[in-house]
Amino acid sequence: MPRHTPDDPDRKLLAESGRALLAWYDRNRRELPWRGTKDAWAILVSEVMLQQTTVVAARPYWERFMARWPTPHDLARAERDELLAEWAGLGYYRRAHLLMDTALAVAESHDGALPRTSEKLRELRGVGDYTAAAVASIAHDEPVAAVDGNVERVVSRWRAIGGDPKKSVAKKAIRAAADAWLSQTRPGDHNQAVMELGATICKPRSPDCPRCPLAPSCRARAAGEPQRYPETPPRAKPTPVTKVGILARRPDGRVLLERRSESPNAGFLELPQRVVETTAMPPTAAQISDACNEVASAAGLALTPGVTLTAHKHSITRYRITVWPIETAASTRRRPVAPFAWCRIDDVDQPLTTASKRILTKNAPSLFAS
DNA sequence: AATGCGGGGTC
DNA sequence: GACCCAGCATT
Repeated sequence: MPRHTPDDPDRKLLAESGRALLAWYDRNRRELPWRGTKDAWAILVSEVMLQQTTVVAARPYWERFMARWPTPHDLARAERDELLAEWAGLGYYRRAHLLMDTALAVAESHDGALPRTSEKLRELRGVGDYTAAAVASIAHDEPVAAVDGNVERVVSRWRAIGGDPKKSVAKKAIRAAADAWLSQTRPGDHNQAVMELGATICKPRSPDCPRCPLAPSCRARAAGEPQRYPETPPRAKPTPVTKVGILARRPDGRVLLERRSESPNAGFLELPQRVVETTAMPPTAAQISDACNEVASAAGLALTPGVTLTAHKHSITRYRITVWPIETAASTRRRPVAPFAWCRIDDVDQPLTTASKRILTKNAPSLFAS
């Protein structure tokens, strides 16, 4: 028993809104390098990069990446460290590892090509529902809705869908609405259009409704408060974390770095640092001394803490991290034990975390002289 | 300076 | 479903 007939008002509304959306997209879409291709690998790489950064930041990384590794096979043949070094500065480095895993899996798979369906793409490491749908719809016109944060916002407003989109009830309702709405003729463009609308017009705090192609049929707008959707529960306050960072330099311009073997920042070089349980800002001399001794013993060096430098703050998801860099004198005769090493930081092949790079740039600019 | 956001993995 | 990942744009 078909519930929809050709002149069902619902169906008509969806079709009209879809046309308005695509017409808007055709006039207003940003020209981006990965929008000129139907190559699934190029699109996958762009999607993975865009998961964690803005278009502006990701763009040069994507250009370099594609020039260097134009197919999954090219990446599969590369050293993991080369990828990490190329990814340095983009953040959320775990995704680089997952992309490497995917390249290796694809290179070893039957035909050595990326799967063509969203269902199969979904099985790759680092590829979830959103990314699988985005790649399949954009590269192969598979009619599957790609629902990211932008789409959640646009759809929940347009249809006035209440509830927390992170929870399954609202999530399902939003997905159902997005699926029903999806253009069957241009699914890839439709998906990109909704995301583009969310990024440029239907923004989280200040939606620009007068310029929105969906305004005539938008229920949240009709209700007068588009910002009320989607419903977002208050977040927990970030946990403060205090660290002591050991800044030890040699006269030859090398600096003591520690290579992380575990998450977070697995495979990356960092200033040796240790968490301190403290309320003192800066930490007390005893706490600094403890952290220093810990690093000294792990590295097999003698370290003597000196001046406490200006704190560096950065935050991630639910931690607010304060690092106190300590100018430290080191015994330079002995070779440090792995994973510690005296490193040149103007050596571009070394993957250095953004936080450590900033601390070093601020406190030891001469190390970047080259 | 404080706030808000983001997709995927894992258990 | 809760928590982790190890930043950045917006306000």
